[in-house]
Amino acid sequence: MQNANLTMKKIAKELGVSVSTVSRALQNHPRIGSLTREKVQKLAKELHYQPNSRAINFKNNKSFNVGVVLPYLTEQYFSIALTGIEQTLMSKGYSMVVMQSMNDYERESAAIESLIKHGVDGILVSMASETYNKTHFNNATHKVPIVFFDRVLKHPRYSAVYGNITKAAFDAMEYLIGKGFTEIALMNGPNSLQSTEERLKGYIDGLKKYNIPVSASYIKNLNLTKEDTILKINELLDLENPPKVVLAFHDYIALDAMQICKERGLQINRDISFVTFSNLSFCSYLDNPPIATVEQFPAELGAQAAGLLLEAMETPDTYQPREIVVEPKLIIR
Amino acid sequence: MQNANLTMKKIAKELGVSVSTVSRALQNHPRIGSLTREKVQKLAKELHYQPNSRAINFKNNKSFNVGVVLPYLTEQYFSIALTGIEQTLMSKGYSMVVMQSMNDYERESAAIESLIKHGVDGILVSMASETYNKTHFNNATHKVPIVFFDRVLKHPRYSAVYGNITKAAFDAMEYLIGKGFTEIALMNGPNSLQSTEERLKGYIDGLKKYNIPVSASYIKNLNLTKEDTILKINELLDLENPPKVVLAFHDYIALDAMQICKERGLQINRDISFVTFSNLSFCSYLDNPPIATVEQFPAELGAQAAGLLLEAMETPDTYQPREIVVEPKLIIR
DNA sequence: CCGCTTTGCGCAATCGTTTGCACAAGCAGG
DNA sequence: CCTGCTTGTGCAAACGATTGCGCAAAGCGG
Repeated sequence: MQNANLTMKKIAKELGVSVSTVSRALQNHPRIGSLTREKVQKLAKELHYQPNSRAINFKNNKSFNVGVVLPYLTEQYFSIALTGIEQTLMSKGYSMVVMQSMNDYERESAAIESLIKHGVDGILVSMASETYNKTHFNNATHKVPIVFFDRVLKHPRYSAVYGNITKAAFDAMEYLIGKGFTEIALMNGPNSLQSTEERLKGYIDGLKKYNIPVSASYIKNLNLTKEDTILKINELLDLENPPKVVLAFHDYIALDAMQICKERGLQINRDISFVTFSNLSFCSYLDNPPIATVEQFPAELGAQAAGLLLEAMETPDTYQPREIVVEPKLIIR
Repeated sequence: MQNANLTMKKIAKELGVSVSTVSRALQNHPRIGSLTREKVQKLAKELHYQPNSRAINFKNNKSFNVGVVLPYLTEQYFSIALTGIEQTLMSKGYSMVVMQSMNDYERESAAIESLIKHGVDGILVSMASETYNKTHFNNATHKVPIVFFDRVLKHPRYSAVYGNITKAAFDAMEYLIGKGFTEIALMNGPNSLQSTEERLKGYIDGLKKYNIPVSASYIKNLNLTKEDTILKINELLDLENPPKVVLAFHDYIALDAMQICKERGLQINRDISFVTFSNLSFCSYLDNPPIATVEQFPAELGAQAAGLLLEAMETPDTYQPREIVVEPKLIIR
């Protein structure tokens, strides 16, 4: 701890000049004589002077920290998004403070409050699936700008970056129907997520286009717990006319569902197939992976959201909340 | 932004009292009259007063932020560790600022410098595999305490939390040899990681105990890139006497290696089997998973490291750097 | 009624840095 | 020689909250 509390004051005293002279000398202020400037910079370097960031944060009322609240770090989808966020923020000198909501409203709300207490300059949020109440966002947005990504809240007050899920679902349906499938089930997300509705729309649009009747028993909303996934896939398999393909909310759902199918003696990609949203890397290691998957480019979503937030933080007067839509891509295996 | 810059000064002016009275009233200081106290607290609540955290950080020279530097967020192993860290830190009111080193020395070094500039109170590090130079740690530790976890630097100056890899490797060997295997290869990590040496020791100890000769051609050090993994597994399979089991540095290595084995017509768990370190959740979805895996409890490692760091930050005068060893557990599938 | 303690509150310094302004010295032009 | 400009430096306020100290009023015992 050789220089734990080295301040300008000490440098000033050492050199017999004032603190303001030291400050200006270090900033190469033109009004400081070159002799003094050199002297100050030399000593500062020798003593490894580093400005006290907390004092500067205080003075500028800015911390160069951004909060990120997302459901689970352990879901690769979100850690990829974080990587995109980190990269964009880093290039502008910002860091990210990360918190997990675990899909829980209380935790999400507490996280946002805590971030504001910690003095972040802005917040990126991918909403918890159990968030039906939005007051915590409204309270927070009085203090710092908020930008949503992936699991967004669509509202003119907020910026949001998300994938075109309706189109992605529709594309997937066209592909499946084109391959001759008609018994297609949808294992969708919870109603609290915007994307659930959009996915349903794409699914129905696809069926309608090819005059395939929509069967309510093929459409399941899940709450993203493993238990519920097991319950719903069993319901589907118990139908008189079980589906031949399942369009799944994401890979994790599909994996658990596939497990049940196997336990019930079905062979994946012969008796039943899956199409998923999210394209996780480890699916490529499966012997029988989903036949297709929607790549949603989470890193891109994160990066774009971080870009909007940067704009909102750096030019708050001119910033207008807006939405960015990233086009997903159907990947066929 | 109704109350973006509401300070004690405004409350004081509004009520015709001094700022110090407001400050004390909000802290329930006994010397403030109950009438004044009520008045101040009521108004503060009405106006949604929140203390300016940057001012408090500055005054206390403390930010309640902790930096975490790790190789990849997208490796589930590390995101689980982060979850353990988050939980421990959260309970004491700290948040974590996360940065990825991508196993690169330059990035790691820059991350640590950036964290210090951002004013974190302490740093948790899981070292990059390409870090051979330690000067960035030495520089940083003059400013804030550093605690290593999982990929640690063993040195009396630093605290470290890590798994007993030697024993874990030895246990795995005993299990394999007990099952009748003798042709056991080791796909180890890079030399820069402490655990590589320890894993090798456990491997050799196991062979020696059962008088199985150590074959240098069965021992490979990897640099953790996919290309290198492919190269090394091919070298192993090309041997006159290819191994029947591979002890792999972690699941990601094993997955890539298994892929190559399959491409070469081998059937996993019949012609060749794998034992891995790290026990990632998705391996349970594989049709032919590794026959055993070493659970290293990354959340526990992270939590313990965070605990040490908390101690180092909160009682710096009495804190002595030390090491904590977490016992891994062999899980047999 | 005096001297003491208690109660209630404000003043001012402090943390480290930045910055508008003032001031003095030097110098050039008229 | 005076005016006005440039150059180099320091003073002091500011950011928001905390806190030691001081002061005045009130209360109380003798």
